[in-house]
Amino acid sequence: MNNLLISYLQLFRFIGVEDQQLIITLFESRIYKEGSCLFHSGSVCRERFFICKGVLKIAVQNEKGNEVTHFFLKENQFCTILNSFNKEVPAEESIQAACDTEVLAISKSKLLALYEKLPYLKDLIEQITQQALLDKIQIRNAYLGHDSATRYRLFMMRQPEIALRVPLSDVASYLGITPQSLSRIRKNIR
Amino acid sequence: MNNLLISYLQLFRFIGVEDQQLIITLFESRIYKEGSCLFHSGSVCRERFFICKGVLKIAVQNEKGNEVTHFFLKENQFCTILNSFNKEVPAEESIQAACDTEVLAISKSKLLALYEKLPYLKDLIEQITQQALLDKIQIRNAYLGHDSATRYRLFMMRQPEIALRVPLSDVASYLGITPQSLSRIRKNIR
DNA sequence: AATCCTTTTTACCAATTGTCAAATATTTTC
DNA sequence: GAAAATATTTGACAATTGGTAAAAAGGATT
Repeated sequence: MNNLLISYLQLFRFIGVEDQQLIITLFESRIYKEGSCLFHSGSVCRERFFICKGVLKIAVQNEKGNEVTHFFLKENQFCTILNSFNKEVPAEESIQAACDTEVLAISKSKLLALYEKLPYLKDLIEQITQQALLDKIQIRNAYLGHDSATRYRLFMMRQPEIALRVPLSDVASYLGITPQSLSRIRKNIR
Repeated sequence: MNNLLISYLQLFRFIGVEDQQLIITLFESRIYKEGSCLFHSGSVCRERFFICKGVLKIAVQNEKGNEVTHFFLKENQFCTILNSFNKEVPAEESIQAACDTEVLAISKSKLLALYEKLPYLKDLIEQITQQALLDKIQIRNAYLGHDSATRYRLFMMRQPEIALRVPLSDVASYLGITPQSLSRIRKNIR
């Protein structure tokens, strides 16, 4: 399972066997059941996750107590609450498993130690992070100015692997509609 | 006017007088009228702008020919189509003046030359850029799961300097509603 | 297999928003 | 400053969506 992270990093840059071993020892393998929490909002997020299998969602509770899904992340993506992780301020968002999920977790302190030993990793992960932020913005922008049915179609087209694996209620909240409305939309598309 | 950029950078880091001069000579001062285009979608965006006065909007034309505003940027913010600028791929978005605006512009080649001479600027601007991306995501997330009237109130609370300076139609498109609806919402709030 | 629990679907009605059209304000141009 | 062009407001109606409640369908547990 650790190989997945190494393979992913190798897509960008050669990594020697010794460096691979070092990386592998610092990440901790974990399994989360659908619906369980990797991180609760309110405290500082001091971990970073690499998703080996499954889907994570970043979400908040709004004032009515409803959950709003900000984003989904899947295999071969890193996940953290970046603003909290960087500045060590309390996070407003939580991280939950949107389906059964396997991750590799690393603490901030271990990651910084890793950056000390392998400086190229810092640049690499920062580059990956910046691209992930750009992708996030681009994906969200794609929904702007479209009605709910179109947003759902765009989601199905662009992220079918996610759409088919997570509960309808999560998809609805991600697209900014009620589960009932999404159910109707799916019915009409059939 | 160049002082605004220097003053802004000095907020993060001391910059010597010689370095200041170098920076100033590489940026070009420009003025844009409300509605005019700093950059058209379709080509590669090879410039970066620093806003000294006014508001820029990043927008696309959708299939119906309507303009959708993705984002507003104001004084003391950098603006470019980052994905296009970085990877040199055609941009899907345009950059327009949402009100009369003064910017400092620098080409990618000049910016890279500047990074060569002042390596600390590269780190600084990348740090500023990452934070800007995080802010963009955070601002957009704040609107998720709220109805149009609430989105407008949030916009007025969080970005009044922008709300009061740009056309209502731009605000409407930014908030994902029609100008007519926004006009009614404003009427009801009074 | 039967029960319980959760998720999804369906139905109904109310509220919101979009569309079209016209009136009013505001800005630009000559 | 008057006319023209553009932006905003308003109204009427249609379409979409939300809220509530109930039924149906799936999954999990015993």
